[in-house]
Amino acid sequence: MYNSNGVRRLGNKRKVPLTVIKRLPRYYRYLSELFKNDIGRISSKELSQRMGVTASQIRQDLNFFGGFGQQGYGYNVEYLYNEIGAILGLNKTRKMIIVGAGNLGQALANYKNFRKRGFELAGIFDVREDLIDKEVNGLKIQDFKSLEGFIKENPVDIGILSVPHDQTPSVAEKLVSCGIKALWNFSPMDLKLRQGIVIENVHLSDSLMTLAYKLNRLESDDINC
Amino acid sequence: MYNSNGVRRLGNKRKVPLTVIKRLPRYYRYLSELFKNDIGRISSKELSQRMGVTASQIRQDLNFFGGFGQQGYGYNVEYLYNEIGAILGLNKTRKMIIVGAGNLGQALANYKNFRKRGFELAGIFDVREDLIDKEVNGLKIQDFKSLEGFIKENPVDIGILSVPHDQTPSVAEKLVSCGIKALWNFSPMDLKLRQGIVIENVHLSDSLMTLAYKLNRLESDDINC
DNA sequence: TAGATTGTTAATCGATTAACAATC
DNA sequence: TAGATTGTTAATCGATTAACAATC
Repeated sequence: MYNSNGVRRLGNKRKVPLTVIKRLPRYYRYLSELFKNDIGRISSKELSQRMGVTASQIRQDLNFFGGFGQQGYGYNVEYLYNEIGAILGLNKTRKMIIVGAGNLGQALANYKNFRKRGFELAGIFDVREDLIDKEVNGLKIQDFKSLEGFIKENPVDIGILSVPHDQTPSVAEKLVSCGIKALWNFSPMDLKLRQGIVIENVHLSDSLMTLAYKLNRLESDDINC
Repeated sequence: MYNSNGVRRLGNKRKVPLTVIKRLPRYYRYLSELFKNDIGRISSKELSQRMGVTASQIRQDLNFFGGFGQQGYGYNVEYLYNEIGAILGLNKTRKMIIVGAGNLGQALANYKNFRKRGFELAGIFDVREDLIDKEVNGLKIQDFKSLEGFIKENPVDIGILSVPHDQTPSVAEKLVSCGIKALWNFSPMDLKLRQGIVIENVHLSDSLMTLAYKLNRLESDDINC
C-alpha cells in the first residue's frame, strides 16, 4: 500500500522515518523526568523549549503514531510516557545475551538501567578460559561453545556483540544461525544485515573522532574569529 | 561571509553540515581496511558499493573539504585516508581523562584503539575510596579531589564522563571550569552546552531502545506480510 | 587518443518549520 | 465563552541523487 508520494504505508500509516524513531528515546527520557517531578501535563511548546527543538517537530513526530494530545490542554505526561514506551516496545520483556565478556561486556552486564526498561540479561559468553565461570552481576560467564545449546533451551531476543574486531562477523553469523534477530554491535565494524535481521551499531571510536573534529573546528574558530 | 543561500561560509568554504561530519569516521574506517589490504586506489563508485551509499554522496561529502581525487583515476587510498584523518584532527595527540572509574570507565580505559588514533589517556578519577589507587591499564585511579590540581599540571583536551546519572551535570561543570573544552558524555542525559564547549553524547540506552523498536516492527511485519 | 571518473551544477526528494482551522 | 493548543496541511529548507562538462 502506497500513498500519493509513493511512500510505503504500514496499515493506514506512513512508514515512520528512521530520524523520527531515533528521537523517540529522547522524548521518552524527557517525559520520564517530567513524570518523576510530578508534572502532570505539558504542551508541545513547553517541551520544545526544554528539549531545544521546535514544537512543530514534536507534534509532527508524535502524529506518526497517533494523536496523543488534546487541544487547549497539551499532553498528559504519564499517558504520553507510557504510549511512547509502548511504541518502543518497552512493555514486553526482551531477553539478551552478551558475547564477549571483556571489560566492555562486563560493564554492560552491570548496567542497571536495562532491566528497568524491560531488558533482561540471560547469559554471558566468552572463549577465554580465564573468564569462564567468573561471576558478573549474578551470572556466570559461560563457554562460548555452549552458546548454541543455551539458546535452544532459553529463547533469546537480542545478542550483544562485545567481541574483538576480527571475530565480529563470525560471532554475528553464529547468533543469527541460532535464530537471534536483533544484534547490538559494539565493534568498530559495520555488520552487513540480511533481510529479517535488525542491527544497532555503537561505534564508540566514530563518536570520539567526531568529537575531535568539533574540537578542532572550535579551536580554529577561536583563532580566526 | 555568506553564500547565495544565506549559509555561512568559513573562509572560502561552506559550513560543513553535521550529517557530513558524522560520515567521515566511517569513510576513514573503510579506507583503513582498503589500505591494510594493499588496495592503492579506489573510485567513488567502487567505494559506494562497498559502503552501501551512493557515489554521488561520497563525492559531494569529500568536496566540502577539497578535491582529493583525479579524473579517470579515482582516489589514492593512502592519500585520502591521511587527508580524512587530518580533517578529523587525528594527526595531533589529544590528552583525555576519565571521570568515573566504574565498569564503563575501566572498560574505556582499557580500550586499545584510542591511542592508535592519537588519543592518549592521561588520568582516571573517581570519588570511591575502594577504587582510588587501583591500577587500570597502567594508570592509578586518582581521587576526584585532586582533579583540579592535576589539570593545572597536565593539559587535558577531552573529559570523558562515565559517572552516575545524577552526578553528570556537576562533574561536567567542574571539568569546564577547569578549562576542558570537549566532553564525551556517557550518561543518559543531555548536557546543556554553553558557547565554546563541544560535546558528544553516547546514549547507550537510546540505542538499545531503537533496537527494540526495530525488532518490534520486524516481528509485526512478519505477521502482517 | 578513448575510456574512466572526478568535481560541480541542477533536479529531486525528504525533513523541518510555519500556519491555521478545529476543538477542547 | 475566550484562550490555548492540538492535529494537519502548506511552505520552506536542506540533503541526496542525477547528470554532465572537464580532464586525467
